[in-house]
Amino acid sequence: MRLAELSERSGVSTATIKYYLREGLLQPGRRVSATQAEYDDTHVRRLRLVRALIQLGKVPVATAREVIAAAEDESLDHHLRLGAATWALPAGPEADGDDPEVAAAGRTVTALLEHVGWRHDQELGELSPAYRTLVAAVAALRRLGYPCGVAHLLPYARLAAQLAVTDLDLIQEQPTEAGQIEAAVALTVLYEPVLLSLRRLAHSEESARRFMDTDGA
Amino acid sequence: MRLAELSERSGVSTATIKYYLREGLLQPGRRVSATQAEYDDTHVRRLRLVRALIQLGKVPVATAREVIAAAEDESLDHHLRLGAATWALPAGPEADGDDPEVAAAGRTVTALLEHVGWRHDQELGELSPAYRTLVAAVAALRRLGYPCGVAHLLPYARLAAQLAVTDLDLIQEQPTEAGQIEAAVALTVLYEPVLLSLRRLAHSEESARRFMDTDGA
DNA sequence: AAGCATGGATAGTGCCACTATCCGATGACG
DNA sequence: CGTCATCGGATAGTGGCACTATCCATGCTT
Repeated sequence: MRLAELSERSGVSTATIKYYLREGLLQPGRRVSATQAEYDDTHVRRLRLVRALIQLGKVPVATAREVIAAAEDESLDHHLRLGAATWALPAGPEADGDDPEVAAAGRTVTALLEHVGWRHDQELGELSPAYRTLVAAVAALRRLGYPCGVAHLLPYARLAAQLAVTDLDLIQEQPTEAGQIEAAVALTVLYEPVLLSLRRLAHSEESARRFMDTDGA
Repeated sequence: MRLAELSERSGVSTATIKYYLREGLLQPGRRVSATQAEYDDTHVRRLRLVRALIQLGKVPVATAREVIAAAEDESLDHHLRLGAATWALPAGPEADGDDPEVAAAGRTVTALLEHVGWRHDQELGELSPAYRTLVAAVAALRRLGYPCGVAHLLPYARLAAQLAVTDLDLIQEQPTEAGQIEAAVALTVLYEPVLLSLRRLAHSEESARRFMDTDGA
């Protein structure tokens, strides 16, 4: 198909498709002549993935490019490629190591990870965006005076571990390796709004249960 | 204290503080003369909250203003004010109701909420940003061909319900009503990066467990 | 042969979160 | 009392980002 049809099928404007091609988010079409290219279903699918990452997942374009590049990099091993999405976290604003509150938060997180038996408190884990974001969040909570020790984080960590099991099961249902990589990216990012929305709905439900008349009317 | 000291204590530049004052994110100081104002600890605290919401929570400035206004609105009842933060979700891009995929996702979500016994499938719940974001996310997952039925969402919903209980417990620990409102906002928003980070770390851990040599070395 | 769609390049738009500059008034100090 | 730094308010500007609009030569279609 041509660009116009690709646009129609994916619901993305031709201008935006050209932009994504420029930015390397969408693989180029098969050149059919000097000035024309042919696109297929893989392009439609990629476009849908990219749109989902950017719009729903709020992943910046530059980050999405990196994630996709890592996912396609055949030289990396399976585990690393599955982790590609993990390294593209919104990446909170680099909490400076000088701040004593941040240092304390770091110790808390390390203790937490040790407690649940994860290996990320080692040299590699310290650098992961997820780790640093976690530390920054804990430090912010503490600065506001909310308790946020290992005991408070533990239920969250346990639930996260449960989710990881079901998520990985879902990923491993994919037959091909490429499919697993894409699934890892898509499921990691797209289940985040699901999880956050459900948490907020649950908050509302629980709040209603505690503060309103017990009947729903 | 004066603006300069407020800036120093909070770590926010005077220019940004003025901006927040203009935008109504920070309450004005006590006017001490025609051209000078006095700030106190409540301003420092508010600034920390605002920075946390905006930087860590990625809440847009305009939304943060609405949240804070709702939290301070004495005319609302406790439950609604606790829900203030909930209504300020990133608010994904308005999935159009015409799309059959979205309609199907809506049915799935309604079935899910009914299944777990929440009341949000009623007239009010349909409008909530969390609900609409959830529907959009489910629709996107489906469009990419990933299964996302009630069965898949149920574990997420159950975990969300557990989190809500511990979160509300934490909120109710606050002695004053104003404290509870602020805690609801802060904990709702600031535990989101915690939760997402932990989920990503758990993914990495689980992936390592499945795809790498069993020893951590 | 006519005419329009295609794809590539380039510059522009709108939004957002600040940030830099200017200003008159004021307070602090010798 | 004069001088001068500081304060708070207003306004305009900046940089980044995700597009988007325009132009143009090519070449496919009829």
